[in-house]
Amino acid sequence: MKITFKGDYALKIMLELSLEYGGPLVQIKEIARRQDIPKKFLEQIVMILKGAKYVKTVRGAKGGVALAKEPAKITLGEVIRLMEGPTAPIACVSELRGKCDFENRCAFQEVFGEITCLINGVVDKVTFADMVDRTKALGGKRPIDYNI
Amino acid sequence: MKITFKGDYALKIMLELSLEYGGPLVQIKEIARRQDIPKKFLEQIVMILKGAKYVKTVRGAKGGVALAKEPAKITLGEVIRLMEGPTAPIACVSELRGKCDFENRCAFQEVFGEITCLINGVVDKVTFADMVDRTKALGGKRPIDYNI
DNA sequence: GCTAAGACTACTATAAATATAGACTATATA
DNA sequence: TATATAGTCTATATTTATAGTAGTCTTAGC
Repeated sequence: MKITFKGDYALKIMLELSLEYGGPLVQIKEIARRQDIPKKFLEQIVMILKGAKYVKTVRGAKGGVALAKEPAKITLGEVIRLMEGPTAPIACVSELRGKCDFENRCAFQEVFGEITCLINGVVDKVTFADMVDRTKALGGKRPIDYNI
Repeated sequence: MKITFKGDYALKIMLELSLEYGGPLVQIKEIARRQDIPKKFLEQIVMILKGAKYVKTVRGAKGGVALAKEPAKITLGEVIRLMEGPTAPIACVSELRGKCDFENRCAFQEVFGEITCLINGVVDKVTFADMVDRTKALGGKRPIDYNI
């Protein structure tokens, strides 16, 4: 039930870029420095985010990375699934999205199906715009401060 | 956010034993056969469950395994945490049990804290007695039928 | 043409998950 | 009391996923 560094880093990148949305490009090495992420590893994660159209990049001198769409149009769930796979604790209830009925399923599927729906209810609702608001509401302290 | 085979197998063992609670001992090899679990791996998991006082064992001929307490007194959460560690997706909100306030925490801690509380709300409430009821309600079909 | 920055591919190290092996100990019962 | 049975314990092996590195290539600005 854990988020790995890959997902962890991706979420941090996305929040950093959301906080800077509308501003100039941000360089990968700058994010790496701020969030203490190995630069080369970070590059790979940015590639994945780019492949999924969440960020756009500009090469060459003065290049960098920026969000490819509004923070309000990107949910945590999208990024988590991109990096970590399905949110369900067990594979057989992974397809549950929105409609949460568990007819003809075993007891474990019922329980883990319910958990999956609860998890999705949060991650599919919270956008990076929400994350920006929450971060700003903290008034500068602990902007991105968690560990997996 | 996945349950591993270790937790998966442990849950299956516990439900098997809950279904047989009050009856005779069940042999490890019998559970292994029924649930298609490598016998030697299963033994190790039974040892962990025994160490945590969830099952008791009898050695020698006619030996076997049984629950050490009522199914109603064992929750899914206890077994999951024993085998998989904390239910929280990120470590820094793992201590959240019951009291779910997120003051002075970063945006990610708020969201993952909320998810942790939702997960715990389910796994700490559902007991193996509930699982037995649900399983019996299925009327024999798909008694334990899920995959991770 | 030089430098800065991302793009791409490959590789490696480590850790965790998933077993497997074999000798040992306790128990029932013939 | 010999034997077969079934859990105990410790060690080892295998596989897979995670996390990180290296190096070369391409693009853009000056």
